[in-house]
Amino acid sequence: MNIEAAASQLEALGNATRLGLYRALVRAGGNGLPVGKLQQKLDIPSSTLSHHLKKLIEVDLVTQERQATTLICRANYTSMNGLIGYLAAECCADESCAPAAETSEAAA
Amino acid sequence: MNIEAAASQLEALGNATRLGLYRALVRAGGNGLPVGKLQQKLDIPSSTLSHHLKKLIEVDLVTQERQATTLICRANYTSMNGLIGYLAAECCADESCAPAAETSEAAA
DNA sequence: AGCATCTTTCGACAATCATAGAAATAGGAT
DNA sequence: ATCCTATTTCTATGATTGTCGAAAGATGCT
Repeated sequence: MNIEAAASQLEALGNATRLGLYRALVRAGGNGLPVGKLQQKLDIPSSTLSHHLKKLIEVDLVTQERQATTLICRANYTSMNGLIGYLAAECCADESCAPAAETSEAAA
Repeated sequence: MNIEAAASQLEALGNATRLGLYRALVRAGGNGLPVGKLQQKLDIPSSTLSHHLKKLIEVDLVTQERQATTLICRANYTSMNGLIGYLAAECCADESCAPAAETSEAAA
C-alpha cells in the first residue's frame, strides 16, 4: 500500500454518498446487493449510483459479480482492512501510539 | 461520529499532498513541526501548503499552536483513531467481521 | 428476432478543488 | 516606529467532481 493508493481509496470514501453506499454494502453482508436494490435503498438516480459505484470499484473497495441480468455488489473487506491498517501504521509511524482503534486515549 | 463527519475527514486525507502532509506530522511525533519546516520537507509553495493545512485543521486531524512567530502543527491522533474506529465499525456493522486491521481474512 | 429489465455511458452544467504568485497580516526584534 | 521573518489570505485559472436525464449496452425470456 503506497501513499497514492491509500489517498485514492480515502478519496473514494470521502464523499457522503459513496460512504453511505459502501456502508449499505457492508450491512448487506457477504450476499451483497444488486445495483437496483442499492438504488432503492439509497434513493438516488441510477446514473448517479453507477458513477459512484465505479469509483469504489476502481479503488477495489467494492467488487461486482454478474448473476444473470443483475450485478451483485459486495464490499471488499480485505481492501478496507488494508486501508485501515495503513492508516493505523501512518498514525503510529515512529512514535508511541496505539496500533489500532481500541486504545485511542493512549495516543494523546 | 456521523457519516458526514467521517466523509469530511476521509476527503481531507484523500489527497496525496495532504496525506503526505499528515504523515510528515505523524512522523514528527508529539513535538510537531512548524509550517516552515513542513514546507521545506514537502517542497511545495507556502500558499499551497497553507491551503491544505487548513483543510486538515478544519476536520480536526491537525492542530496548531503558536510559538512566537512560528506555528507548530501536530497530528491529532485522537481524531485519527476515531476515524479508524468508525471505519472498523462500518466494516463490521452487522456481519461477522474482524473488528480491526489485524484479522483481515476473517472477513471473507 | 423482438421484448423486457438491469445497468452503464453520454452529455451537460454548476460547484468545488488544487495550485501558486502576489499581497497582506502576525509576531517579535532592534 | 521600523524591519524581519513566518504564515495566511487574496486572486486567478485550469482541472476535477457531483449530479442527473436521456440514450445506449448487456443479458435473458418467449
